[in-house]
Amino acid sequence: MTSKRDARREDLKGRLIEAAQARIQSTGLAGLRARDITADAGCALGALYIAFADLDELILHVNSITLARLGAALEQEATGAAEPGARLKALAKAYLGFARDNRMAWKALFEHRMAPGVAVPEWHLAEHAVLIQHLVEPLAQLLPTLDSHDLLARARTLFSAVHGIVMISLEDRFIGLAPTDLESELLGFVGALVAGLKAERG
Amino acid sequence: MTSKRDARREDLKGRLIEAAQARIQSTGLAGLRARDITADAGCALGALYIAFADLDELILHVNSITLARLGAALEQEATGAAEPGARLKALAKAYLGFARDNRMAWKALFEHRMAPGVAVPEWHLAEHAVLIQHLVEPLAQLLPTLDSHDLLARARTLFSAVHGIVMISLEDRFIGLAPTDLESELLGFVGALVAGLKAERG
DNA sequence: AGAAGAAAATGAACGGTGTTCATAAATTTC
DNA sequence: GAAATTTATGAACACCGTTCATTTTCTTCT
Repeated sequence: MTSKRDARREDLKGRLIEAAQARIQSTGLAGLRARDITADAGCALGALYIAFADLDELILHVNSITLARLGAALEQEATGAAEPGARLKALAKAYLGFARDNRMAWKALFEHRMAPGVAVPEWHLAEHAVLIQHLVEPLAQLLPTLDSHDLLARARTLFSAVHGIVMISLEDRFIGLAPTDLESELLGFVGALVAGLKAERG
Repeated sequence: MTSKRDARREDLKGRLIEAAQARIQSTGLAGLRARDITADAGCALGALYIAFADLDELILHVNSITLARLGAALEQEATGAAEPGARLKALAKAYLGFARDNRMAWKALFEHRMAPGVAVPEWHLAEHAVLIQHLVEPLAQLLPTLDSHDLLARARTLFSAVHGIVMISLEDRFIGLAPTDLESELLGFVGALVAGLKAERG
């Protein structure tokens, strides 16, 4: 059997992912260095390229784990309140909380770019799409006349809007504007949008 | 006088900015190379570092020009319709149009990061802030009871939301979800939010 | 106008990056 | 246990932004 070799390989992969995760958390995606990762994981520089095709593939695995954690955080909120507006607010609040508590890992999800001409793998796109799925059910309750195509479109739009609010608030770019309370601003936004959707629906 | 030297220096600066702008437009910010820029501008590699402190400063100047063009595009829409909801829709549409027509330059505005520990210069932050100012006036008409602090907060939130919708739609990350019509989706979003703000106001 | 000084232009060189590759070690197979 | 296959190693490679000694160009002063 080849179990010992497999075990060693999987073990190294895990150590590399963990080291990359820690480096991203402390210095951000832009500060990630192959030599730092391999030093932390306790292997030679070249070993990284036996375990993974390149740094991008390793980052994809880190992001995959981050998405799973984020998905779990949202899942917890999705099953709470029954009223769709309250559920959407809870999801937005959870998204903001995760971004705050895992800033660097969360930023890496959206900062990372593949090499030019290389597409993001299908399995990783699917992991991103799950985030949007969480919004479909409450939206369906709110807008019962919509078909699944339109629901998905609204869910993506709502996710993008919430994401944009969280992202720009957590950047340094628009500082000096208004040091407002992000959470109440975000929840007020979701509340107004839900009110608008209700009003238009009727 | 020293005018000839000044003229040459300003001329070189202009050529470098133009070359960087063209390279960003064709290959994106990530594909920007000091050697390509100086070759296009017709000067030696080291000349770039006499005209500018580093690549970041050059990119800031390119982004400054992009922000001016974007600001002009928004200005044109801001003076159109009198009804605040229609004006906000027109601004969102203009923002989407600019992002579509100037994808790489627009993306560079938000992808660019300074070196770790280096802050974005104040004058450039101010240029970004102007974008949000365009939303304040229509929002003030819509929500006459709010003070300027709250208005600025709402304007930033609305800008971030619209920005997020445009950004995620123009990325490759969430493809395969729903090939929806972005413009109608965006305008529907603004319409619903405006309706919600009106409903809550009364 | 011409010499002296200052500023700018040059491109080779430097330090750092991701990735590769010949070589050595370890593991599996027979 | 020997042969074959996979994995580990770290020096070397190509490329990057940036610097620097040197040369060229411009300005200033007599």
